[in-house]
Amino acid sequence: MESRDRRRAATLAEIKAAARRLLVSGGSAAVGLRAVARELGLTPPALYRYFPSHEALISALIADLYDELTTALMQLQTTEDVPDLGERLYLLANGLRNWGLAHPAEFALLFGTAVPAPDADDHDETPGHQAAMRFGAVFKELVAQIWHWKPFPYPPDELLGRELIAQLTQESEHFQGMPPGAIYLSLTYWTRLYGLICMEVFGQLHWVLPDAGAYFEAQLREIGEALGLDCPPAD
Amino acid sequence: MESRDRRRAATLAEIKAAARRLLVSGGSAAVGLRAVARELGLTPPALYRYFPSHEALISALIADLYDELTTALMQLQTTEDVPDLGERLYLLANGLRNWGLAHPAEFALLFGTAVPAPDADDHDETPGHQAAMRFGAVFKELVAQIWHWKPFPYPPDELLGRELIAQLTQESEHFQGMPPGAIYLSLTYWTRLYGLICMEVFGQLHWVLPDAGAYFEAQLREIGEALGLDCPPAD
DNA sequence: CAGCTTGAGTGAACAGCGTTAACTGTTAAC
DNA sequence: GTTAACAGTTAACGCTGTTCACTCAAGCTG
Repeated sequence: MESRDRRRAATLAEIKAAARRLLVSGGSAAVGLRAVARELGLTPPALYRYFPSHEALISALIADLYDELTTALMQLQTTEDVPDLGERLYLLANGLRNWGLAHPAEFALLFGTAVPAPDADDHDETPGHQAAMRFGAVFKELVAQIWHWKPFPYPPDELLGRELIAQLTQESEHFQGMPPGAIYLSLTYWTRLYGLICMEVFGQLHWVLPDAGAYFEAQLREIGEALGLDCPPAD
Repeated sequence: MESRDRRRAATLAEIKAAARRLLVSGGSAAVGLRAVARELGLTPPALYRYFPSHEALISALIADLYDELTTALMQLQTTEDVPDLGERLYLLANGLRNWGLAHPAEFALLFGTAVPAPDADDHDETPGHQAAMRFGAVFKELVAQIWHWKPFPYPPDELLGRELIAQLTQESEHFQGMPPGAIYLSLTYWTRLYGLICMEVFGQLHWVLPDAGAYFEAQLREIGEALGLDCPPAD
C-alpha cells in the first residue's frame, strides 16, 4: 500500500513518460492532452489534477528534457575520465550533436522555436528557464575552466569595439572573472556550435551536405583551435 | 467587370494577405483556416476552392515570404549602388538580420522549424523549396563573385580532412568552380550568419547579451576577414 | 469505530479547429 | 438559350483544450 503522495508522484511520472513517448513517435504536434490521457487509459479532465493546462504539461516536459540532456552531458564528462579539458569540450560538443541527431523531436522542442515569453516578469523562476540555465552552465563552466587552465589568446579590442567590450565586461562576474575578449571567444564557440547543430538536425544543411559529419568535425577543430586547444588533424 | 480569372487571382491574394496579417499579429498559431475565412467574411469551406488544405495555405504563405525576403535582399544590393563586393555582402548580412528582427513571426515560420519532409520524392518541386533555393542562391552567388573577384586564402587540407574535401568537391559545379577549401569558407560564412541571426531573433542570446547588435557586428567583421574582405574597425 | 474532508477520476458539455458532402445561385461558354 | 463550370453556403463529422458537476474511495480526526 503506497501513500497518496507516492501514488500521485507515480502517475505524474507516468503522464510525462507517456507525453515523451508521443513526442518521440509523432513529433511535438502529437503530444496532445487527450492523446496523453488516452495513452494512460484516463479521461482528459483527469490530467487537470496534475497540470493546470496543456501548455503547463509541455513546459514540464521541456524542463525534464533539459535536465535529461544536462545530466547526459555531465555523465559524458565524468564516466570517460579525460584529464585534458580540450578533449572534454570536444566530447561535450559531440555529445550535444549526437543527442540532437538521436532525438530530433526532443531537440526541436527545446531549441527549435522561440523562447515563449522572454520578458514576462516571472520568466526567470520558470522551471524550464532554470533547467535551460543549468544546461548552459555546463558549457560555460567548462570553457571558464579551460581559460583558467591555459588562457587562450583573444582578439584585439579593435575587432570587438567599445560597446561590445562594455557589455561583455558586465558579464565578467558570470564568467568567473574572464576578460571580455575571452568571453567573446567563449560566446563565439557556443554560438557556432549551436548554429551548426540546429542547422544539421533541422535538415537545413541537406541541400549542400547530405552528411554533415565531416563538416561538423572540421568546424569543431576550427573553433577549438580558436580556444588554444590543439586538435588532431582530420586524416 | 473583371474576368473570372482576375477575380479568382484577387481573392487568392486577399487570402494570403489576410493570412499574413494574422501571422504578424498573432504568430503562426493564429493563422488558422477558420480565422482566415473570418478575416475575409467568408465561410471556412470557401477557402477550399483556393487551397486543398490548411497546410497548403501555410506552404504558399511560406513560399511568398521567401520570395519577398529574396527580392528585398536583392533590391538592397541594387538600389544602393555599392561597387565593392565585400560591402555588398555586409549589406546583405545586415539586411537579413534586420528583416528577421523586424518580422520575427515570419522569420520563425521560414527558419524556426525543421524543413517538413526533406526526403519526399516531390519535395524538390515544392514551391516553398524552390523559393528557399532562390533565397539561398542570393548569398551563394555573391560569395562566388567575391571569390572570382579576389580569391581569398582558404584553410589547408589538413584542417578539412579527406572526406569533407571529397564532399565539397562534388559541390564545386554548384559553386561556379570554386575549390573545396573556398566552398568550405563560404559555407562557414553562411552557417555562422544563419546561427547568429536565429539565436538573436529567437531570443536565445538574451541571457548574456540583451542587445546583440554589437556582437553581431564583431562576428560579421570576423567572418568577413576570413573571406579576405577588409572590414573597418569597430570604433 | 463514526464522521468529515480531501482528492482522484468520470461524464457531459462548450467552443473552436480542419475537413467533407450536398446544395444554391451566378457566370461564362457553346 | 441551354448547359456546364464555378464561387460560395449550410450542415455535419471527428477532433482539440477546457470547465462544471458529480461519484467514490482513502485518510485524518474526534
